[in-house]
Amino acid sequence: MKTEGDVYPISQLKKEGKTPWSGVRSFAARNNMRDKMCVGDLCLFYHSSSNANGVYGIARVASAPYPDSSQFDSKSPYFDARSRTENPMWILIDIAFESEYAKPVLLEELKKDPSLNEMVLFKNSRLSIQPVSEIHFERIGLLAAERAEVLRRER
DNA sequence: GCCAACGTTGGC
DNA sequence: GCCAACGTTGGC
Repeated sequence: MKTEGDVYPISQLKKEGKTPWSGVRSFAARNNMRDKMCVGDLCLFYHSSSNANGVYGIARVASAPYPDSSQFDSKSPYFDARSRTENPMWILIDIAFESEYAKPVLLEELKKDPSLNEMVLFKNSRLSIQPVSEIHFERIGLLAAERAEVLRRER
């Protein structure tokens, strides 16, 4: 899952512990949330549009999908006049903080790793909720652990 | 701040 | 159902 690094960084998720992931207004991203994310699933937490884009840690799916109330709030930027309460167009899930990497795995490093070049991140960088294969998930965890180890030795 | 890529909308 | 126009995202 992606978030703008200066709008909702992982530090904020850590502070809040859990948050409703509201405001997703892309059909493909919504479908991924609705159909692919199950309670307990782990998610890579990616900062985009910042000066250090990359994976910052791990979040956990903390609820089943339910309607995103902001679609009915005419004062919200996420308001959608097409949506009906009896048939909501947009849903969300709750996201819980799981862990923060000691050092983020930056986009440039993800791009350098040949074993990751099939990631949706590179094929469809705009998709805000995208599937990650178990192999890629494990690989990024390993890169994060390596970076943490380097950091530890430096101290 | 620019621009490429891409999702969405709306006219036909 | 197609496709041009448009808006938004995201990397640089």
